[in-house]
Amino acid sequence: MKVSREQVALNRQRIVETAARLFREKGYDGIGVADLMKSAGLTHGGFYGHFDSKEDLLAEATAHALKKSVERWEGYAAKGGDAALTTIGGNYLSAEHRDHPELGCSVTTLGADISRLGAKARHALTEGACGQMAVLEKLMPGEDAADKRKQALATYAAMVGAIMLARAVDDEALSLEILQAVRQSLADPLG
Amino acid sequence: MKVSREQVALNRQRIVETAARLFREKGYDGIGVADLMKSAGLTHGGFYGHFDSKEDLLAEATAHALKKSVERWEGYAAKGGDAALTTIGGNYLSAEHRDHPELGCSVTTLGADISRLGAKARHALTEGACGQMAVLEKLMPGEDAADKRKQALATYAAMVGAIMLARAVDDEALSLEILQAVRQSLADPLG
DNA sequence: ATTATCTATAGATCTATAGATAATGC
DNA sequence: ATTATCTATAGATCTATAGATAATGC
Repeated sequence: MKVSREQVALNRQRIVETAARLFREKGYDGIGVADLMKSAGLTHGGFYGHFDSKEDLLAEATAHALKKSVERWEGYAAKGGDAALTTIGGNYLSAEHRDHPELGCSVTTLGADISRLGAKARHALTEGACGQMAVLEKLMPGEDAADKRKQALATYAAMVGAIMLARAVDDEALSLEILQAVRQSLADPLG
Repeated sequence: MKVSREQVALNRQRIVETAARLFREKGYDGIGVADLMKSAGLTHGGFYGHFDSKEDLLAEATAHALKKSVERWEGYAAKGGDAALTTIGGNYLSAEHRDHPELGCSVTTLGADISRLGAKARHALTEGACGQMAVLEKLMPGEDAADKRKQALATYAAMVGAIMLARAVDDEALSLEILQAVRQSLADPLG
């Protein structure tokens, strides 16, 4: 049952990607190691050859998902200025993002779980959030660096909160209204 | 082992209050019915005389916690205008609130869990969030009602996101910076 | 007599580990 | 020979229920 080194690396990567999807979809406690491994096409017992614990996998999966997200944001940021900010905000604050937590920002889906978990997962989230905030910071209008920084943090918080709220409320109209309100505050920071 | 009707009502209330605290502290999956009942001074089996399921208790606990929060906000709102907004924002966006999730806003602690759960819990959260947003709406500066509404939703999203982020990141300076950035954007909406 | 709570347990999970198996890679 | 994955299981949970117990309230 041994497989090639290449296959081992592929299997490990597949576990991380499967976990990144399933943890975001179901929450950290919503998916077990056995089901997760099954989704990755492997058996339960094989897991502990790759990772020390379920929590370690969460940290890697979170790092992986957020790294991809930051790369995407950096791609949009290449446009520069208002267009980039509108693109990032439009994608993030969309019904599409709201309806696909399994592919979306890990901070919104796993932030509360991770704040109760260990150092590794919290560090992965912190690195990812810092990456996203750094992209926003460069795109903020204005001259003063401290102002841009503050605006970036406040904007990021609003984006994260909006997606979480939009997913939690049971009123579709309100959900869309929240997304739109933050999208608009982003395009038009002067209220 | 039967108790008086009065005591039954007290026991039920005690379960709800204990649950409101423990669910916020540990997350929905982080505390079991048996431990929860133990915390409330009762035994496991007695639970199902009071509630149909753990999820029903979550809905009641969330409704209870958010109702209290809305009442507190309405108290601050009696001051009116900027002072009220500053008080609400100052309390919400504090290290104290960040460090005491068990007493804090249920949306930040349970929003992600509840978005994956049933109709009752989502409705309780929605009612609570609407109550908080309604308070903010009245306090927003400006004349245009639609603008005030949008500002209230965007502000609320930023507050919720800020607390979740402030709890999740592993960097105390960054955590405080996020809280301060949103507090400032609240006091000074023109950036 | 009714019933709120108790003890005890069913049945289904969960994470993690032990030891067997079989294919890679020296 | 080494080792990645497999099957099987330990031991600890979890939600929910069944039936016993004992105090209330008719």
